[in-house]
Amino acid sequence: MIRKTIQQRLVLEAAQGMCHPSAEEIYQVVVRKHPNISRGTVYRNLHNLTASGMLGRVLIPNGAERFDTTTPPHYHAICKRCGAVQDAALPYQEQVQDAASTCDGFVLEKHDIIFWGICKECAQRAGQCEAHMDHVGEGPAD
Amino acid sequence: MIRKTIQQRLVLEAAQGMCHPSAEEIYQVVVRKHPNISRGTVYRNLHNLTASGMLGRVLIPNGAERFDTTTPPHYHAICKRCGAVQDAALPYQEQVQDAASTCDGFVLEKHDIIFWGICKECAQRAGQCEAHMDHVGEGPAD
DNA sequence: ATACATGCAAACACTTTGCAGCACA
DNA sequence: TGTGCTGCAAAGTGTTTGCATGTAT
Repeated sequence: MIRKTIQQRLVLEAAQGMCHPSAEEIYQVVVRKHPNISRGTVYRNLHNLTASGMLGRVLIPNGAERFDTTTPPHYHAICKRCGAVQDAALPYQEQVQDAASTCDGFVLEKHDIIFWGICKECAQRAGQCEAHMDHVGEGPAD
Repeated sequence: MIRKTIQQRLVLEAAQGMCHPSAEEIYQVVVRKHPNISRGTVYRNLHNLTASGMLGRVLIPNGAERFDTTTPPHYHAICKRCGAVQDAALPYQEQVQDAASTCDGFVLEKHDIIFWGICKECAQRAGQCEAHMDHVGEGPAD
């Protein structure tokens, strides 16, 4: 049975108080209130909390996993330059799942859509000085 | 300028001769023909080949990057149990991109859809003995 | 000739795990 | 009281990088 601990509560509160945080970002917040906590404990609690449905998660291709409050299924946009994650405006597309429910023996249960683009901040920075842009979080080839 | 080398040719041929291989799988094939090649060289060549458009890639959330022959945009299905990757039957959805072309300042350039499910082999294995299934490639929580 | 590629090993980022002791139910 | 959780450190996986040397152009 899943047992309540101070560490678990702090991890949950931290995750819910942030916007798509990574495990490391959650650790940084929690460690301020509970300096002895270890990264291992943060990872274990994040695993337990997502497995029991108390937290959602966003799987980032080629990047650290991020967490999310539990919400109806929705999509995410990722900035190719800085890695920022944001909820996408597009509502959940039932027909996408229906249209591909099976596929050559594969039984498909759910889907994610990931939009790749440039976030507002990076677009502004690019506008100021096109020459100095460097690709921090390297997205897929265009 | 990108320079032709034996290693590059072997990496490209290996990648094209396999189905969504990972860098490690490509290395294992190439090293048989060219025993001194290093993983670093395989990674560098895969990077160059995708950057120059000679190879495609599939970004796997929570898993190793995989490679693909260059093809028109399409989607992928991933087995939650064994990590197998397969092209999805659903054709590219122009309207998904159109519907979400911008989103709160984000400029969206492309999208991926990832379907999660159980592949044919794992489904059969599960049918034979439900009790012994273990989750090899842990997909997202259901 | 020289810029780019290689092989090697070390470093890197992210995550999991073995273990001994601790604490919640 | 006993199972589950913690802190710690080590290990694991996938990938990148610094450097001296080698090679395609």
